[in-house]
This record gives sequence, structure tokens and C-alpha cells, in this order.
Amino acid sequence: MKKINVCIDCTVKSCPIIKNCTDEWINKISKIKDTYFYKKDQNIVYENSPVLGLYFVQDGIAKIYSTGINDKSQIVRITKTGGIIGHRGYGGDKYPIGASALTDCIVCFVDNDTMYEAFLENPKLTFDLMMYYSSELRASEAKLKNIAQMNVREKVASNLLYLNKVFSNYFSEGTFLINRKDLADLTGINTEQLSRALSEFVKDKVIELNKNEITIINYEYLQNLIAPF
Amino acid sequence: MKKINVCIDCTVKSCPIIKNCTDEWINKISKIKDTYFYKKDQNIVYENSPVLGLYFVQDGIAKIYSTGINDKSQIVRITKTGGIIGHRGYGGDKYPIGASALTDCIVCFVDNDTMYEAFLENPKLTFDLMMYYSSELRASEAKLKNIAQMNVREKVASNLLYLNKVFSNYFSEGTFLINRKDLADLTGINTEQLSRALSEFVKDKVIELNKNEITIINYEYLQNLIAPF
DNA sequence: CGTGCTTTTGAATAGTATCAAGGCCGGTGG
DNA sequence: CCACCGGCCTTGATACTATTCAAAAGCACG
Repeated sequence: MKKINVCIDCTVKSCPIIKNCTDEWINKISKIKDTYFYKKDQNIVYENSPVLGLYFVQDGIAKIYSTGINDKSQIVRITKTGGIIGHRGYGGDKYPIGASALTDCIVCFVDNDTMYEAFLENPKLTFDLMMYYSSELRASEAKLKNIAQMNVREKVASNLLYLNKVFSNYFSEGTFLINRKDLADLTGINTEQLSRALSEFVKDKVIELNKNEITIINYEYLQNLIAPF
Repeated sequence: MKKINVCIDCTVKSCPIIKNCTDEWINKISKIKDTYFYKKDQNIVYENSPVLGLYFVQDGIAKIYSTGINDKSQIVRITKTGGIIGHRGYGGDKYPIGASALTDCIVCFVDNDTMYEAFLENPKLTFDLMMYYSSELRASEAKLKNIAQMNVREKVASNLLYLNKVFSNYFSEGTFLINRKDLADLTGINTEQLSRALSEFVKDKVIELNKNEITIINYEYLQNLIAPF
């Protein structure tokens, strides 16, 4: 994993800046942006810190979380290469969420003023980002429904499949690395229940566990659990 | 309640079209758009119907819902004058949600192609709508956390306060009209539990019930229930 | 090879969903 | 005008599920 400082050289072709801005603007942002490296488990955005701009994930996987009642933490989503962090806060005063690195991460930061100018002068960028919001909103509402309507077993199944998708290309097929607390916070349950659910899945030969490494063996079983039609 | 057909005459000053488009574009959209009247309980958007464009609420209150496991319905949010319906589906294939009228509603419809052109030629419109998405996303994620972490009593309290905000100016202060099923679907619980929670609130003189009319008496009590600090 | 942290498991408790029955109210037709 | 029907709402009893508390096992790190 290596920092890329100049946008023109960037390999992240899904980056909204590179995809939608004029060459002039790509160069301008390239000069203004900062690029940071975060080690696994390091914080990227602090909850309730002032909104300074947008973060674009160049490489790695990060969790976006929010702390609620009794300091219970809820992971709201997970993002990776090509994703954006901080857009929820955009237009607001403080980031309503925090973010930290699940794997080592490289992240580009662009300040508010630069973004605003870029938006007004690159309509396609704004439109593209609007579509990004749209898909995020769909995902968030789907997740809302899942958490409201599924039981523990179903929620865990659903999130195992989600993580498998997110982590594809980072480890071998069907395998990913996440600790129990994070998986519980993502699923919206506590670690004890998660542990019980995982143990059951192991017993039924649906997954295999190796410390924090989870491997899905029987996809179909998990699929049927969440969409029994 | 009376349909306004010409955008220039429209009293909804928060409409993103009127607020952000050139006069030329306001006129253009004014001619192209359709304006519909929906009676209370009538459907505005059907779940899984093809995405044809965006709906702008000129007057009234509508619920946005989505059907899940075992035909359980979840109300995802409630929108009113100045709000937008269908933006989640935008960029996708089918509307992932349905919408129907909680009060009589007047709704303006603008088709996809017109919207797309308008977005590219009115950067401020796109930016404004992007901010709308951003605030919707914040709201959705706040709701996610609430549903995941609150108990029934707290969820009901939270949603009573939410409805009170949404319905302000439609009935007298602190009063709103909604049936039990809708309130349960909004809260993410079943009608029996809702009924119990409401009964307790009545006993404790926190609210008053008059058929489907709910009046909040003790705001502070409800507030403390959801943010006990 | 301790020490402290995470994970797993068990048992008791609390909370929520479901089932069933009855009440209330509005509408319809005799 | 009243009796009856059907839908919505409320309440109670019960079954189920999830949470909490406690304890022990596993593992990571110095």
C-alpha cells in the first residue's frame, strides 16, 4: 500500500473528482488536497468534530460509527477504496459520525471551500455525488428495515454477507477479518448474542472461525435466512 | 387547499426548483411538470414501480414506507410541503419505497430527462438537492440508531415528538392525527405494544388521546425519555 | 508465564411478540 | 331509530427472544 499524491497518477478510477472534473480542476484539487495514512484501528474522523471538508478513501477499509444511548456504539456502514467519508456532515455544523480504520488506510482530504467551488464549476461532479448520496440513502433505509424487522440470527446472516461483499479482493474469497465487538456494533446486537449466533453457524457448518477471521462456507443458507422465498 | 399550476405563482418558497433555477428553467419546468391531487390514504408512489422522475410536495403530508419480511410495513419517514418523494430511487431502476397521502396532498411531478438537464444547467439546484440528500441521510442514520438502541417506550416518545414537529401548523399546537397502524409502522413495533405504551402515557398524563387524535401535554417528559442527560 | 483483554457459555431476568378475547365506534340496512 | 356487522383499538395471558450478569476459557503482549 503506497500513497499516491498526484491525482493524475491515481489508480482509483471511481474517485468522483477524477471521474467528473475538468483537467484544470483535477490539478487544482491535486495541489490543495492532503493525503493521510492511517494505521489499522486509528481514528480518521472524531464524532462531533467541526465539519472541515470531505475525505476520499484512496485505499483500505474504514468503519463509520455513531455513539448512542449508554455509550452504545452503532456502526452505520463500512466504506472502502473509492468511498467518501464525512458527506453526511456536509452542509451541517459537526460530523454526526466518527470514522476509524479497519485496515490500514490512505485517505485524501479536501476542504469545504474548495469542494464548494468545485461543485459549482463541475456540474457532473455534483450530480455524481448526488447519485452517491442517493445510493447511500437507499442502503441506509434498507439497513433500517433490517434492524427493525429481523431477529438476531437473520441480522448476523445479513451482515456476514455484507462484509463478504465489502471485503472481497482484500482477503481470499469468502474470508474476512473483523473483531466481535465491531461485528456486533454493525449488526446492532451485543457481543454475547453475536457469539452465540456465530457458534450456531459453526455447528451447522455455515461458516468457519479462526480467531477474528470468518469464512463463509454455505452462502445459500445465509441467503435463504434473510430472503426466504 | 388549492392546486397551483404555474411555478412562478407558487407559494412554496422552499421548493428547490424555484429556489435555485434560472427564470428560464423555472418556466420550462413549469410547463413540463404535472400537478396531481391525492386524497387522504391514496397512493402516490407504488413500491417497485419504475423510476420515472421526482415528486415535489406542494401541499400536504405523506408517508414513505417499505414492505419487508412477512409483509411487515416500515414507515421510513414522513414528508410534507417542500419535501421530495422518489429521490431515493433516483439513479436506480425501481423505487425501493412506496408513498401514500396522510392528509390530502398536492404533488408536482418532473420526469427524469428534464431533471437531468436541469441539474447540469443549474449547478445551484444540484448542490441544493445534494444538501437535501445529506440531511436525509443524517436523519435516516439517526433513526437507525434509535430503532437499534431504544426500547419500545423510548421509541414511541421519540416518534411522538417527531410527528409533532412534522404536523406543526396543520392542527393546533401539540396535536396531530395518525392511526395506530401507521404510528406502529413508523416506530418499528406492533400495534399492541404501541397501544400499551400510549395507555401508559395517558395514565401518566403525558399525552391525551381522542380516537386518532394525539395531543402532547408533557413535552419535557418525552424529551427526558429519549435524552436523559 | 503472568496479566489483562476478548470471547464464549450458562443461567436468571427483563423485554417483546403473539394469540385470543372483548370493547368501541361508525356505517348499513331493516 | 335501532340492531347488527366489521374494522380498529385495547387489554390480558402466554410463549418466545433478547439482555444482563457472572464466570471461565482463550489469546496477545510484555
